[in-house]
Amino acid sequence: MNKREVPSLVKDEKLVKKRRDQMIKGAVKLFKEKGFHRTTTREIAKEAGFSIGTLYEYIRKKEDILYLVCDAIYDEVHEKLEKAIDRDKVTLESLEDALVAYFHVMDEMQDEVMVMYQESKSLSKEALPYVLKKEEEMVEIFIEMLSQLVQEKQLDLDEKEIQLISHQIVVQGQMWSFRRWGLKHLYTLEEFIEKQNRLIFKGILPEQ
Amino acid sequence: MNKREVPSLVKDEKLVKKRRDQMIKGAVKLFKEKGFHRTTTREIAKEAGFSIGTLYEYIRKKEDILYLVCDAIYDEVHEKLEKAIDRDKVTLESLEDALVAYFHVMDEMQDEVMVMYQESKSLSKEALPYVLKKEEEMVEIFIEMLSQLVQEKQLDLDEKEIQLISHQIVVQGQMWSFRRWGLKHLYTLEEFIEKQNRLIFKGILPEQ
Amino acid sequence: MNKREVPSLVKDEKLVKKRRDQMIKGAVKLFKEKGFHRTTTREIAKEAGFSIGTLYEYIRKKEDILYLVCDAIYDEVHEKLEKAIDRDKVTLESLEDALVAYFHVMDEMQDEVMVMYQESKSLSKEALPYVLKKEEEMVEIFIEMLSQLVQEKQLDLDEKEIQLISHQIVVQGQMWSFRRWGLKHLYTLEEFIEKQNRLIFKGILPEQ
Amino acid sequence: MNKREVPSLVKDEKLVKKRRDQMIKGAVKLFKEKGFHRTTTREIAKEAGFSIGTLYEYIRKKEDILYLVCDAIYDEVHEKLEKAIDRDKVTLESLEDALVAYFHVMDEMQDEVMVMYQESKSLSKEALPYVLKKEEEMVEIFIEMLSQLVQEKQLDLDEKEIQLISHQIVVQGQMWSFRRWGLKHLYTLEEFIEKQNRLIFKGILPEQ
DNA sequence: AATGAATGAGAGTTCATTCAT
DNA sequence: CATGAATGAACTCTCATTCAT
Repeated sequence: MNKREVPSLVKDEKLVKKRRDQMIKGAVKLFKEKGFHRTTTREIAKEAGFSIGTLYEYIRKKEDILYLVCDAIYDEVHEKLEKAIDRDKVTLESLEDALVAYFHVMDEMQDEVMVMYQESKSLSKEALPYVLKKEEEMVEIFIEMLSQLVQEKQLDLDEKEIQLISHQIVVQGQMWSFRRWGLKHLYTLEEFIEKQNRLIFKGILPEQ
Repeated sequence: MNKREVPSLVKDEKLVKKRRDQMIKGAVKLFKEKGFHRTTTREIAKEAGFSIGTLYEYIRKKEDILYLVCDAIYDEVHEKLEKAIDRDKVTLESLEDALVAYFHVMDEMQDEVMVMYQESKSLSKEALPYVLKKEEEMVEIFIEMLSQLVQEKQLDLDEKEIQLISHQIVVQGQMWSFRRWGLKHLYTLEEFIEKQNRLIFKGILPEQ
Repeated sequence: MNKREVPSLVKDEKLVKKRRDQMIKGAVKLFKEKGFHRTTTREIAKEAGFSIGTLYEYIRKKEDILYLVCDAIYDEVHEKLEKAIDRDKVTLESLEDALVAYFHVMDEMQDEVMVMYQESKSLSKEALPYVLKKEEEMVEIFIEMLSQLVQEKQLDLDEKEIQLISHQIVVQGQMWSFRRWGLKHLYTLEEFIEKQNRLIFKGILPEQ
Repeated sequence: MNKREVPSLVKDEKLVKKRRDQMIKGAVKLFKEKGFHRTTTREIAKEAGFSIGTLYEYIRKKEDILYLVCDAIYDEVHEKLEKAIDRDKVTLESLEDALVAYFHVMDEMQDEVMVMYQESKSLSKEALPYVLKKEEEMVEIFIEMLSQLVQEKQLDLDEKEIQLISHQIVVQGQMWSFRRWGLKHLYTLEEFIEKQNRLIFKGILPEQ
């Protein structure tokens, strides 16, 4: 369930990866501008640098592109996040590092994040769960960190609180993406991060 | 800028309102199920109980329907919220009441909220600002309340903090809509509200 | 099972009949010339005298046109045949009349018959049985006549013989359509009929 | 006119024959299942065991495959028939043998026969005559046999009758192929042959 | 001689919008 | 005011054919 293979007529896996990367890049750009439904497969092919025929050598249906895009975005977010944090030794400081890293990633990938949020519901009943799964894994990262901190008595939260807060963290990162119009003129990214972190820690640290 | 008139060929304003209400009701139902793009104007007309020809007596383009829908949703949320709170005499208690009211509205209108979030970017460059304006007004409600509380020295927050927190409140309400899959099995609405309120107050109350 | 309704978006049944007749007429002409697969829906619409959009108001899929064509052809053959014969009072003479009528119909509708024979296998699994049923009904007409004659002791054939001969009659009529290249330069229709009838009667009359 | 060369880029004739045989075998199988138009060149190549590129080394256009298939089928029918009969010494008995052989061949090659009948009209104006010629040759076999028998006064038929009956024989063999649905549940092949032969002989033998 | 990735014309189908009734 | 038949631009997807390797 962790991956859903999108079949390709082309056998050479290297090439498949290359072409799909071109495709995804072009698609993200177009989806950002006009959304999934307003973007035509021909435009995607053109933006990717090949013909419509070639496009369909690498996917079966237009929806596959959306799936690949969502998949790629999450993978990238995931990867960047994992790189930034050390899951083995969790401290309050490393939690803060993780938050900083997460907010930075969300800033860098603003457009991609918006695309996913606005278009994922266009995925079919079959593909959607795979994308939601990815999203869940993101929440999971924070759940794990918080759980460890609780175990080590650095925080005092029950299971349900951990989950709620983790969701909240993830959502607050997304907020930076889809509320730029309301936030960007007030805060720089750095200020926003600092403020958010302070609020989050206020929420979780035991009141003394 | 507060309203954008959608022109109608029909002059009788009462009738226009009636037909548009039918239309909006049908459209929301369909948009919930299949999204804006997958819903056809024919389907909307049918669901509304009149013919496609009649539909086009009351709007110019399909997008007008989306605008009317978004407009109606915000109006309803707004109205319910205003009804629940007393903006004249703000206390920490009435802030809490407002939060409770807000979360309840977001719960009742889950589907509508999702529709707006996922489809509003399908609005044209001209219509979008009007919808964003509505959204801003929602944030405004909380900004005002918080500002008053600050003025009355019940809270100690600067202007930017007020805005950030107001955005956060609004987003957290929306979170209940578009994260049901992750939250509903953990919390009842009441528990969720209680938890959220505690966290919000923790965030804003001065540490003693 | 006797009819398979092809759904139409247009409600007015008279209009549906009229438009479909135009459509069928155009389609038969084109199918004759280039076959079902080589004929485009656009060509059919044009030949029928309306736009591609209108075409699709009266059918759901291209295949529906083929079904309507096959259906119409059989109906016409059937009708002409029923008109020519009196099923109540069967004599050897009226059997001969029926044969003459049948061969005439097959001559008049040569092209249509060819279309059906060469294209019916393009029908879907669902539609094909309905067309085969029609064909069977044609065979049935002769089975009934022969059966009556046997009952009245005018002929001496068992059940299986009756069926085989009926099939043979039907096939021989079709032969005139799809073997014109080999037969037309030898026989006029009248000669062909006369010869065929003589052969058929030789085959079924008891040897004296 | 007896053969129409389909040009090949490959010079080695042995190889050409081998590859085309593979191709024909695969194509017949696929055409049986889904018809000429629904079968793609890719599928044919795959079924034949080589790549699409290789396929086009041995033909110029998809239609060539259909021509080769029709050609091959007739060749096979022809060959089997010639093997079964002795054209030099024709008697009423050997005519019967020929009929038996012919019906057997038609039974063995049912699917192939259907393919030819339903797809040959997809051949181009240039290729069709070559295929019809083959068909004519089949009729010719019976014309020759009957003519000899007439010459030897074993039968009394004029030229036109001979031709009609020959056509009829050929058609009746085909009938066994494309009317299985109506005949197979009534007759075994052996019964069918016996019945048909009796009818044919009744038709041609002088009434005593 | 064999491969298979690339191509793009062209097919079927949909659907927002119009307009005569 | 209401209707719904008519329109055709535009979309997704297919597949015969080519050609560099």
